Amino acid sequence: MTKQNQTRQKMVASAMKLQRMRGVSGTAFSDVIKASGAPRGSIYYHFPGGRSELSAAATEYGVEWIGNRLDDLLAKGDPIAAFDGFIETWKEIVRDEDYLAGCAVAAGALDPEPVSESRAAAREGFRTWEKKLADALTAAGSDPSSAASLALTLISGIEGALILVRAEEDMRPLDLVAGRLRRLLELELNAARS
Amino acid sequence: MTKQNQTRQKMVASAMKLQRMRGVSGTAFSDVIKASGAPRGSIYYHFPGGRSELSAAATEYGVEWIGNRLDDLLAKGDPIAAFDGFIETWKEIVRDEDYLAGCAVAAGALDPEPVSESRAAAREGFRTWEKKLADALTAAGSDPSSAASLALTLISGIEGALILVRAEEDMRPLDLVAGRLRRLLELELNAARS
DNA sequence: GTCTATACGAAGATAGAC
DNA sequence: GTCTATCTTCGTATAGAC
Repeated sequence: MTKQNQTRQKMVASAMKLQRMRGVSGTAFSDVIKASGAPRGSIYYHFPGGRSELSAAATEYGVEWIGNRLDDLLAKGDPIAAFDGFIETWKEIVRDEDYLAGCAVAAGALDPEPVSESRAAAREGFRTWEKKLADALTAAGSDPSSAASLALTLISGIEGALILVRAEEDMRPLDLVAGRLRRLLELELNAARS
Repeated sequence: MTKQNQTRQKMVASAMKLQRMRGVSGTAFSDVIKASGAPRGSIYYHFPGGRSELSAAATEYGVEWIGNRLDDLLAKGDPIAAFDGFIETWKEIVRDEDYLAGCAVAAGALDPEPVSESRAAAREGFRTWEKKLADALTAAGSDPSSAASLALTLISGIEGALILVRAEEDMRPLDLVAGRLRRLLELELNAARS
């Protein structure tokens, strides 16, 4: 990796993490510089498009980060175990930031700008995640159209629970919602088998 | 209502609506002034605590606003019909802002400030909503502990779907998720009856 | 690739007049 | 209750040196 890409990548990774906590409009260049240790003077060298380019890249990186975990978890062919692992991943993220972190991609979707590259990246990201999940469910025997709506429901349920967790500053909402969603998943896969 | 309260209330209502679109950190005093038509010079008269006092009041008002609709819908004693009406309420909110609005209370929960009155208001609000729903489910015959987790799942699912709707700038995610959640609700109430 | 200096605007907040 | 003026801080962005 070239030095350009190293520095740029450090900034993107830090911006993604900050975005989980502070959202797009709450994450300033100065915060990213501080967190990443990247040099102040190189911001507009790496991100000629300015702040919006950085937040879009951060959102894309968040998509990729979760997408990779999803791939790893789903590769083993057991959707239920993958779901459990996915929930555990989210719990680690949240715990690491004392319940004040959510999803960087959701943050991208909530970018206040009326036209936003971050929101576009979030849209693509959610579609990608949805497809990964739906494909895995279909492979496990689920009806394709049912798999699509279930994938969407799982993602929505988790994203919503992350907001409640933040409000409560406690893991309980995610635990309870995850339990419900897991049973929904079991139901779907049992129905598929019969 | 005194003039003080009239002006203050106009500001709070406008701030709540802006918060749905732009979040807490994206909603400035100047935006609220413009949207509400309230006089510039009276901000710190009505909100001595400044911006954080306004956003907390806006979040509380969002809690109340949705809470009132929930009360109306649940008063008829049919949780399924209430659910349908609740979804319709959200669709109206979203449609009115061309898919770029979400939940003002979720926005309060996502306030970037490490210690936040808005987040505290969101926490209380979610608990209040959860209790209203859970009580209605219990009244319809559901087991109390099951009702609690279902209420949480419904709220989370809707909150998450609102984020996906914003990302897609399309109602599809909410429609599909609502369909799934509705069936979950039917299942619960049928089980309660048997 | 990175630095400093600088310009600019936006936003929060306070003081004192009316 | 509301106004204007003012202060300050912060964040984005550009220019030009190294």
